Amino acid sequence: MGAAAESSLANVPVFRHACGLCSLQGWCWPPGLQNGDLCRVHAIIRNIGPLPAGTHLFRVDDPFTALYAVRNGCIKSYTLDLQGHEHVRDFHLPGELLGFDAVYPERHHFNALVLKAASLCVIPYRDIAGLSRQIPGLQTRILALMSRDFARQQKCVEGLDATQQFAIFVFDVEARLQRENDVEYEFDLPMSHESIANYLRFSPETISRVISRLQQAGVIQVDREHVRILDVARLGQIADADQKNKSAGD
Amino acid sequence: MGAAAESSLANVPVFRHACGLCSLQGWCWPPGLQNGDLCRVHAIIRNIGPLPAGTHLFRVDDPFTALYAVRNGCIKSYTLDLQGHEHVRDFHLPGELLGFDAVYPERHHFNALVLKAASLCVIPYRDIAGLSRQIPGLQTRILALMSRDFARQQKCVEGLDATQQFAIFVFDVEARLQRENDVEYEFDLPMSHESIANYLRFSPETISRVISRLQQAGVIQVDREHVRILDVARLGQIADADQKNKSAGD
DNA sequence: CGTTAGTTTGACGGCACTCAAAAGTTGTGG
DNA sequence: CCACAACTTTTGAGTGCCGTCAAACTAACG
Repeated sequence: MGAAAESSLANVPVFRHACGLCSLQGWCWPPGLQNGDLCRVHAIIRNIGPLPAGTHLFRVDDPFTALYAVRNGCIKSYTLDLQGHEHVRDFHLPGELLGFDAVYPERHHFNALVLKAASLCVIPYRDIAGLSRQIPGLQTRILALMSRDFARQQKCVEGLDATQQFAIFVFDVEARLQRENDVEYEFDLPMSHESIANYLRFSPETISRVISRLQQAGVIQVDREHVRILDVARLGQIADADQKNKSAGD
Repeated sequence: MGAAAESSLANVPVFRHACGLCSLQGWCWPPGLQNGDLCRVHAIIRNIGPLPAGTHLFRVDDPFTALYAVRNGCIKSYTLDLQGHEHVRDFHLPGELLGFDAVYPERHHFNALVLKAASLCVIPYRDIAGLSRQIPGLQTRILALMSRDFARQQKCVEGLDATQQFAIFVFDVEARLQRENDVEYEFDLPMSHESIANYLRFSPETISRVISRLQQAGVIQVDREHVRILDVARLGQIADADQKNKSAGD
């Protein structure tokens, strides 16, 4: 993942608009691959975008054809229940993959909507699956990515109160956006309060109240979508609340 | 246990204590495989048990070595949070697999405890991964199983009230236990109320209240672990209630 | 027969939801 | 540039579900 690795790859024409020059190179597909193999991987990857906000990448029950890697922007994956309520499954930020859920039974289980104009790499599934039978290590890598995606969804935050969940959410997004933000603890939330509410399973009003309270307490500062964490330590305490209550406090 | 398909396989010695005689044959590993390939799969599978209730199959951070298929009994996968509260991730019933979460980074993310004496097939991961590079279709099958396991965890029931979630849970377990129960809508819950509570993220008291209410209403009948669904239609209404459907009309 | 663990039932309180309305923001057209 | 509409966010009041605490009860085990 050093400059040396990238410059050596830059010589290969096919990389120009693919992973070789992509900021995600080494993240999506690790440097463990041989140069020739990397070429073969890149050869099947298509580049699309920027897609404007409001575009649907795919919808529920669409046939599964590819995995997507977000280069920039933000994608929201969600479903609608029978009452029409939106359930946000995840937000996909630059450097992240989506689509693994649909490997079986080859249909998408959720909708993918562009929240913020996004460019993506499209990785045709049949092609990459075929390649993985030929390139040692690629199969393991795919399984690993899938398993990691799996594990992300497992994160247990249910049962915690709204303030705590929001604090965890803010830290999570902040960390995931660090790749494209120079100032630490300061970033733009690419999604609306309503989407956050649907993600954390609270009402928009509750999210609003939480933000108000944290702002009054001087923990964070919010101006429209722009967020600044003023008191990192305090927000950290709130996010980790359950741990300290038992062991340290009493 | 006796069936035509099984007797034909019984001629092959290697199947004696492996998938060939297993009631799950064709479920874990589909019949799409050639006989020779099936032999190779069976050759790497070990059979253990019965393990008594209270045995840990593995614990958090144990190195990942194998997938497990439940032949009979019941396994509970769970984690303990920092306050020592148990979070049940899933119950694994006969015919189901566990272990996929640990593919990356090759450590188990949860504990697996035997709730009801269980026999299992142990599928060493390195071996099956190696085989999948040689046997066409096996890799796809593994990905499909993993993705399906993935999708199971995605089931959105959060936000629904305790009664509705419990109704859904009862139907789910009933359907999954049908393989080993002759009487429809009548089965033994292999887990305690406390475990159910930790799975559905409610308190044991709430589960108890829900059961009492459903019993008084004549919807189900519970005697210790034995459950009988008396009014399937009514319980179905409760499970599918699109929220506002209270006891209306009848 | 006594102990222990799991279950049931009641009382009380808190957090988040709903309903409702006001305030702020964005986009469009005059 | 302003005015208006449509939308999002904020704030308030009231309600309900579930968690906690506590005690009575039941089954299992020695």
